[in-house]
Amino acid sequence: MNRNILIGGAWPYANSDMHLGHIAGLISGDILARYYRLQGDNVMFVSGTDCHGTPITERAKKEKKSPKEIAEYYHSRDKETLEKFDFSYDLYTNTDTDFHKKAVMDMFKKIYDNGYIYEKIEPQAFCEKCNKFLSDRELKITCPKCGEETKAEQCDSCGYVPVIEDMKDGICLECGSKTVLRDNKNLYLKLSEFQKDIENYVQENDKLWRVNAKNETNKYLKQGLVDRAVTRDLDWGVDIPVPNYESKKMYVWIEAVMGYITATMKKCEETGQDWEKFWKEKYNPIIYMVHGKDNIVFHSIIFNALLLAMKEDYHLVNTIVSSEYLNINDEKISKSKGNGVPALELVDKYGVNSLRFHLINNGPEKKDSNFTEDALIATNNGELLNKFGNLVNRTLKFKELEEVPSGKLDEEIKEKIIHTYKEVGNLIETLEFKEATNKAMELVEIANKYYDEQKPWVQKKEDLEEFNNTIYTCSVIIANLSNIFEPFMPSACEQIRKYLKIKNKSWDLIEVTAGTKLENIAPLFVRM
RNA sequence: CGCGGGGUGGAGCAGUUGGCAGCUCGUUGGGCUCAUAACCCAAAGGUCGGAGGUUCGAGUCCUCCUCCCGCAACCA
Repeated sequence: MNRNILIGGAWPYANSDMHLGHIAGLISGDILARYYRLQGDNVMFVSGTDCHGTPITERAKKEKKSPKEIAEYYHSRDKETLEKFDFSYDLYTNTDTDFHKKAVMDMFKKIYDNGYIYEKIEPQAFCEKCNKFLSDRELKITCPKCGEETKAEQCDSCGYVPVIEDMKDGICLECGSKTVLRDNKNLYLKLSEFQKDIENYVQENDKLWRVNAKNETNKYLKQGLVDRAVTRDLDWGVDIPVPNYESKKMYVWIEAVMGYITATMKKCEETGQDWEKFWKEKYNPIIYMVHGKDNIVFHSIIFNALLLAMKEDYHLVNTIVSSEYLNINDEKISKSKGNGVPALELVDKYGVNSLRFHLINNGPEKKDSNFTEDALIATNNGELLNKFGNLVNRTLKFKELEEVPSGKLDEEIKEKIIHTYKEVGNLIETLEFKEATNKAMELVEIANKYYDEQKPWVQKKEDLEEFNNTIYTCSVIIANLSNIFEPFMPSACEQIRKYLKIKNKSWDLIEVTAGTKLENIAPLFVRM
């Protein structure tokens, strides 16, 4: 097929290393990208590092570095991590590039010119000693409801969300001095204008969305969309292309989600493609957004509102692929507990194929899931090595076998292979990745069973033709496994292609050339 | 009445629109020897947390009860 498919993986935030939870959620995007490429579709799979925002400036201050240094360090770490996990991004960029900043400013300007961004002056907490306006997370207040001290975002003890009057007698978290209320101006995005449009959009598109995406989005729609401030009093970020806003920067979430578009533009500029193919209604693209559950409203509501606000025939996001959370040893991933081990270290230790397969097969697809080393080892040794790796090994390294024999492909097996393509494909398209890996593994089991029933070790002595048919049929199964598992374990599949000297991958039945020399066959998986 | 997620054979999980309760591992018995002691076959094992309701029929829908987990910050 020849569809234009845009897949956006959430942008990792540049203030810490990526951990397994990030990978477990984002890997859905890579499965889709690889699958649609095998289908022959025109895929654009983009992401990048989100470099701006307060957490990064805070971290920079603590480490006595510039925000840019922090952002660059984590960008290179994240990039390396994603590469080691075999993520096949067409472009992995970051939000601190001139290209991104300029393109985003243009888009912001368009929305402003279209009248969807307006100025609002209202009192905000100001620290006279630091000489700056404080965001809710930089301010400490006494909760008017329960009397406890808390950050101004939300009361730690009673959950009350403070309003502006409650900020009157706040304390600056940075210097500890009392704050005052002072008038501040900010630009707001008229989200409320898009209530109806977004409601209609959700109704038309949410068939395949995970339950969490539907619920979370509907919760906000039910409350009624509220206009959002899109400027911040920071000196690290993207400039505001509106006069008298020189001292402020763009709210990071607005600018970061636009990154999906700017990254597409950038990649297409490099390759001479038309970026609008992936984003404009008239080209009828299919757009996927892949991220964790805390990111849902930014993609289902805010991003779509921005697309609408540009009034330039943008196609809205078709499918929100939102994962739940991954726990490690029954505990939430957290730095203080020390289980947020960088994914980079784990992939070096366990290998990319087993980790990928295990995360897909046991990941937080529909509800929080739990990662343990024991379970990973069980997957590696039981599923992958004993069944899959052993099938390859027992076939291609059959005693004294030197080349793929000339034989006939078993008709029943042929049907089963074709059937597996169809079923696994359907499951991937309906975002049932866990089930898709199970279905794919069924073909491995069918192969092992066929092998045992044929008894090639007996056939070799009694009926050489039958023996050849058996080994040939198994070789064909293995060749097709290298296509079917490509979205899940691309490296292992590449290795199979090397063994059988297969040049092209596709989502179709392939055969093997008889006479192909079988050399340097090594086990696909190592026992843990 | 704070919000949310869960309780399914020994363990870990699937069960999408209600229609004989499945998968992986483990256990028991058998087969095979090509292969990384891997593979194949068979068996045992569940009143699906509890009670009530809707229905010809409920793990699956409704009500109530009970137990477990998360909800300051780092953090998807």
